[in-house]
Amino acid sequence: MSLRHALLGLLSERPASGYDLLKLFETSLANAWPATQSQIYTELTKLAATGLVTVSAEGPRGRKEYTLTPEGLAELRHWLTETKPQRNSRSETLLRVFFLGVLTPDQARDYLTEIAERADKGYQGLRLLEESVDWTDDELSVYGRIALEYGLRFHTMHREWAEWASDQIS
Amino acid sequence: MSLRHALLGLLSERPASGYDLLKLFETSLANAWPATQSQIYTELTKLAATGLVTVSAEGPRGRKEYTLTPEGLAELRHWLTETKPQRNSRSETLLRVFFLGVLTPDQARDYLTEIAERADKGYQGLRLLEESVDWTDDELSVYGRIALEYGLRFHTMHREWAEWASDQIS
DNA sequence: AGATACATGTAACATGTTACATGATTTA
DNA sequence: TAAATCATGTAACATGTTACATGTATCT
Repeated sequence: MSLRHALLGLLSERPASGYDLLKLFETSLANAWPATQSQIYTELTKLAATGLVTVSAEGPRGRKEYTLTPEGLAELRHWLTETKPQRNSRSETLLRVFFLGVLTPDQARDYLTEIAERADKGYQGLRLLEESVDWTDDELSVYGRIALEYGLRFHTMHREWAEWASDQIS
Repeated sequence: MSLRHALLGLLSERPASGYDLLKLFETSLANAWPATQSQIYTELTKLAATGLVTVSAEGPRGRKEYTLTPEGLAELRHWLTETKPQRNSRSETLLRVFFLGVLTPDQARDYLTEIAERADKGYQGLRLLEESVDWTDDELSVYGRIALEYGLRFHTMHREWAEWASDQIS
């Protein structure tokens, strides 16, 4: 139930509407746990029904602002400390590598070269994001910065690996 | 539809039963695209119904051996060359990092230390796998070796990042 | 003879994606 | 006033997980 906890986590920072949370998913969480508009609104309704969040205000255009309850915060802490990430991460990019033998060496190299290029673009994108953020010294910045560093290292590793792999194909 | 193509890919190497494929998922594809027994049998039935594979032999205990058809191979090649991996990979491990601010610094450090330890175990596991495989010079070994190298680099990056991150928490 | 491995299939449920449906407010 | 953005909700479908259900062959 990661989506549920992603929402609780975002709401632990400040109250927000479904629409606000959707934007937060698109920006900060997109690379860790993408979610659709449909999923977010549905899950918020369930969270409110179970008392982990409450509708703390209503605004124009039917806007509903959700606030984390003490029970919601407890659940978030419980998830972080008492449970372990279990899902193996899936990578369609890596899956394809297993089967490159059915292509010609040129086609396989093209595939790997494109991975390297996409990794480089991803890296540059995160660099721009890094520059645009005001990295103050608060808690949020510390962990946001750590997550960003993960992305930078991930893309670097990807690029270097794809370049190396491309060279392996003779 | 990655599961479908993962099955076609494995069958491009040699004919296999659902049970054989299940074992192949557990060993070679586990880290790229995990699949359950239930999923595999269901998808094989669908693949046979659409003619991308055929039941080429039946053995003891109701064993059905599936073989890739020319149409299946064409579909596999089409997937590899004409479509792009789209799904963003999800990482519950990374997702949690965003919310470590709700824990005490000690708890956050523990979380990151455990990631480093798990990454190291994963690395060691792949090293053992590497040693146990007979790396001949055929195509399959080349791409299997490239996928394995991905895993080794991935775990190394994970460990180094988690160690670095742990040090960031003062 | 009993345990383990081989072997398949389905049902119920959880999660995730795409498309549809509607409307209010702000900005150019 | 037209376009863009804000704002929510649901239905249909695809994918993935867990549990149940059954039986055969091999190995110790």
